[in-house]
Amino acid sequence: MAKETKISMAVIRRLPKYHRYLAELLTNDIDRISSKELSERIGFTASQIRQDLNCFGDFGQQGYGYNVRDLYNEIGKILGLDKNYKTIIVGAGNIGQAVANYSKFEKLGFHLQAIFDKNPKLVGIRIRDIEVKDVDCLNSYLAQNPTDIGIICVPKEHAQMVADIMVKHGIKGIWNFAPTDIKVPDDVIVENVHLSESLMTLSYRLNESNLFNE
Amino acid sequence: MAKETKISMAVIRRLPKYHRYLAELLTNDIDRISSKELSERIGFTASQIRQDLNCFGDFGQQGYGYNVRDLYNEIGKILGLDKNYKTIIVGAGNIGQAVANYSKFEKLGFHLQAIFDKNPKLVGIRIRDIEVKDVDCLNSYLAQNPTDIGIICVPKEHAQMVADIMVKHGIKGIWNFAPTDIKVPDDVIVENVHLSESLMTLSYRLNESNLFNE
DNA sequence: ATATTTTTGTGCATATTATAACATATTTAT
DNA sequence: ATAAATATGTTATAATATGCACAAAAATAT
Repeated sequence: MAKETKISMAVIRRLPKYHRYLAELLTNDIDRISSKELSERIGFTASQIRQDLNCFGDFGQQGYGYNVRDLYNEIGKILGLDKNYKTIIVGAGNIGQAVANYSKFEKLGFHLQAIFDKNPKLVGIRIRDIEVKDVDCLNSYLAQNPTDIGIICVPKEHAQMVADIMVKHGIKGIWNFAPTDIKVPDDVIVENVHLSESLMTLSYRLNESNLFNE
Repeated sequence: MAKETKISMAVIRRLPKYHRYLAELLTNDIDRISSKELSERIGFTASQIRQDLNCFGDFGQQGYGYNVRDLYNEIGKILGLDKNYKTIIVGAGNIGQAVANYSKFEKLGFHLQAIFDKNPKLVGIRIRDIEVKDVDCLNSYLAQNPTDIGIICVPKEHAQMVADIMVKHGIKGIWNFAPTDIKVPDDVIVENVHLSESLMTLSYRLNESNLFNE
């Protein structure tokens, strides 16, 4: 039976990976899988897989394993992929445009409604049939158009200001690409994508072996 | 004194954040900081900060704290930011272009040498003064131009093939934006940026509160 | 000069996370 | 039908990671 305890972030961050591997199994017409076999593909221990899944329900069957389609659907539901989110992007520079054009986006239920920028050269251009609006219109836009998700792709200097406007208008989830930590109330979720941190980690690991042994 | 034990990934992933906050202190002309004060800014406990830093050396002084510039430089060195890496990007689509134009890139020592794509519409265009080459030239390019880092920005179907070519030519670090796990030998470091996983995590957390309590 | 305050580095306790072990249920083979 | 094999859910154990507490050192105040 599903546990009622708080799920740890470690577990949550593994869920998308389960979802991805299950999708792959589906495309290969594999309709059942054991934790052991999934373990060999995904690289987690079978025990961890079973324990992770058991946080949410008894999806498997002893002696059989897991039904791939059912489990895929269940995890999709757990991840909220059956929901739809009205989404905006603020910042139409390189990253903003890449995110806007990111096709997987809509499949996950994130529906891009508007894009904002303050650069006059970008205001007016169309990205995926959406005309970039001046960021001065952000406040009035949000006042008139209830929005679920805000994506921040502006330079770090403006990130907090943009976040404040989003929060003011009831946005409950922020996907933050600005290389800074933004402050929001407890009921607002911020998911950061800090590219430079990722790159620094790569840099560290490249040098790791020779750090002490020379 | 610095410990010789293996540093955990948890610690490593916090280092860039220390680096970022110290940079901010520097721009504000703050030249010393205690673990307690840094703790209040960065949101980790003071104890954790001291313990993290002590993995690498005794950078602080009792009764004084840490010298901001020294610590910033030390962490930079630990992260390998004083090194230079010859870098290529394979895949000049939205993400590839965004990464290529990502300015912080060069500052961290990653020098973009070449960009490849297989789309004839992209081959030949210039991104940051670098002409996009046909991906068919990747093999011969790498044979002639020793390269440290490969950035994979191709669709998932081609990611493993690109990675194999990179590995064959001695690339030791891969920054992977393709939404798949690539297999490489043990001595090659892969750092993944899985945007859809990040987005799914955001989606989960948005729904988390109502999962069980309704 | 001395006392007080600050603050580190580190040992220890606690909490969290991951793995192993196993009883139980189901499937498959004979 | 019965036995053997498979594979879950769950409990027990091990491994990691975090936080607390304090002696020792340096800075600051008196």
